[in-house]
Amino acid sequence: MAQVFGSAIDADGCDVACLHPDAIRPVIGRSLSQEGSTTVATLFGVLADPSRARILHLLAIADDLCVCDMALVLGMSVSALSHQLRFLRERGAVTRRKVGRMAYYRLDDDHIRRLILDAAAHAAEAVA
Amino acid sequence: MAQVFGSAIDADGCDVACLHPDAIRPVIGRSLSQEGSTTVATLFGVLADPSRARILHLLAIADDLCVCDMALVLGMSVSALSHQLRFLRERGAVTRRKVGRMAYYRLDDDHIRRLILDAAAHAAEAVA
DNA sequence: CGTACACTTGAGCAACCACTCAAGTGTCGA
DNA sequence: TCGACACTTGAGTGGTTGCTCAAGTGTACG
Repeated sequence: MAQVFGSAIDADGCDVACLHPDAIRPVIGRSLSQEGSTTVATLFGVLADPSRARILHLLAIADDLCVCDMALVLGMSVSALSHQLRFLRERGAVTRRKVGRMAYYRLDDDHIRRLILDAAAHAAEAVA
Repeated sequence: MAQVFGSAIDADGCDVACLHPDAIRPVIGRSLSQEGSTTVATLFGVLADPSRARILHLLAIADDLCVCDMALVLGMSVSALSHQLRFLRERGAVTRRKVGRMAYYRLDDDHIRRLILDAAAHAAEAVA
């Protein structure tokens, strides 16, 4: 198993000069590793852009749309949309189904579906 | 209430030429607005950086730490940490308590606490 | 065939981001 | 009061990102 938790400091003790040894002893070795934090940041990075948030939300409430219709509903250019869909596809958030010259995209990650729907509901409440 | 849901297209119908009127009719007016998407993106943007993910995760498992100890545990420079903590404080993710010349930071957003702990557990599982 | 169409892709660009470095602020102890 | 210390901040910088524009790919249809 890869090292997801654990810091540069050895878990056995804190021999480096620090201000509050008692405060940090319990968390030494339990903090997110560089690797784990990159995984986490990549996941949230998918949702950390207004255009992508709108795309993913749209796919969460309509489960199969072609690029052209998405561009129409979202009011963005087909090119910009295609770039973002490529980004999302590379990260496994959406899948593509090609039919003739059309491409249908589908949200293919339940974790992301839950996150975006939850956040959208939260946002709708916040501004109420 | 501000407009969080709703697109540029009128909810009453789709009089613009589109490929699959039946596919998009159900979602017209239900898609995330520009405003809502910015709110959502800002929330996830807080977590969409490896350093911030590590900071927030650390504060999630140890609820009160000074900058110096955080820098030590995370292995990052005090300056870089301070910049990120400012960023997090401006967005309401963390709060600061000053005692003498020290500053203690605390994670102050249950939504974010849940997201980071959940994602970290998820990441730890994924690489197992 | 050849044109139209749905989509993709590469180049280029302005904006943003996370860091380092150096300087600054306020507090504590001698 | 002086220096050390904990932290903050501003400037500057290399890297990333999200877009536009133009060109390219592959399919459909006459």
